[in-house]
Amino acid sequence: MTSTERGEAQPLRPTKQRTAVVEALAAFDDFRSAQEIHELIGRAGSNVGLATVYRTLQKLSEVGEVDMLRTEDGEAIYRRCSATHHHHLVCRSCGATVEVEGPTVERWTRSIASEHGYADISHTLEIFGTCPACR
Amino acid sequence: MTSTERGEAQPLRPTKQRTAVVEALAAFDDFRSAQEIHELIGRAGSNVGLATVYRTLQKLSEVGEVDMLRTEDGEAIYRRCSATHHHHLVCRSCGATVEVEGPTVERWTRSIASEHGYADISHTLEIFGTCPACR
DNA sequence: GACGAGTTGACAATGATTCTCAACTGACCT
DNA sequence: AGGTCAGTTGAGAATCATTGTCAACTCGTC
Ligand SMILES: [Zn+2]
Ligand SMILES: [Zn+2]
Ligand SMILES: [Zn+2]
Ligand SMILES: [Zn+2]
Repeated sequence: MTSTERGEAQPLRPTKQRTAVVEALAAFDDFRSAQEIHELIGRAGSNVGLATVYRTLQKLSEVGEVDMLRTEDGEAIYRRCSATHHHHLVCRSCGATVEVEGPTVERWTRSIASEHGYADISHTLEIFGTCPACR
Repeated sequence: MTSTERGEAQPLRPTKQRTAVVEALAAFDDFRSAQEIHELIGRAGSNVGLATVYRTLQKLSEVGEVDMLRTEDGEAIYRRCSATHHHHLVCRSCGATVEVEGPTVERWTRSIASEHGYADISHTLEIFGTCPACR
């Protein structure tokens, strides 16, 4: 019997391609698509398969290392983020992103939910606008 | 020069297929995909092209007649909704949806945004949970 | 009843994401 | 150093929602 009995998240094996993805993620500050990230990695010298980039990004977001959200037209975009629960204020034109948090909304969603008898709550909240630099 | 100079929303011409879509929308209370709706229309006797269903749904959501949101895997789903600004409390297992609203979040997002100098604000907020019936 | 912009539908095309599967790797043991 | 094996990778095929194409059709208007 191995030591990894429990179905919990196993530690991802560190490979050069995973490292490449993580490094790529460290290089920008806004949300990018898997394809753009794949592109960046290529430009940076490494060569990682597109499928691998998708797989890695997916795993990283499961683990909470990155946040994933969807563009207006449904494309998934990713960003390396802090581990604590938070939301995003995203510039519609340049993509500049600010992590925001506050007990207000958390409290509000929780009370609204229980008020209607819903349990096991989760929520998504993103704010879009035009940043100062893009006025 | 015509009377429809401004790029604003022209009134949609009432056709039998648009009617069919609207009727289909009236028949359920949760969010459904364009394909499911197309399916429903077919089952109900009418016969409307899938592309038309997509186009109609898109227009209706532009006009605010229906709300559109995205499933976890990026698929667009639609629901006939009230015209006023609101958010959704959706049951993760049966899809039962409640429209919710409140000045709290509206105010919060607005203040957070201006606090960071962002203008021209919009936001998305959805709450997921398990409804009383699905406990 | 004719006219023209708006609308439709069958089908092709696009494009992001996932699947397949044989070859490769990292961690561990002898 | 060599062996073992589950985890990982990559090239390309496969999926699948959504959009584009374009000739035929339709509604409201004159
Ligand atoms: Zn984040
Ligand atoms: Zn900006
Ligand atoms: Zn709604
Ligand atoms: Zn339910």
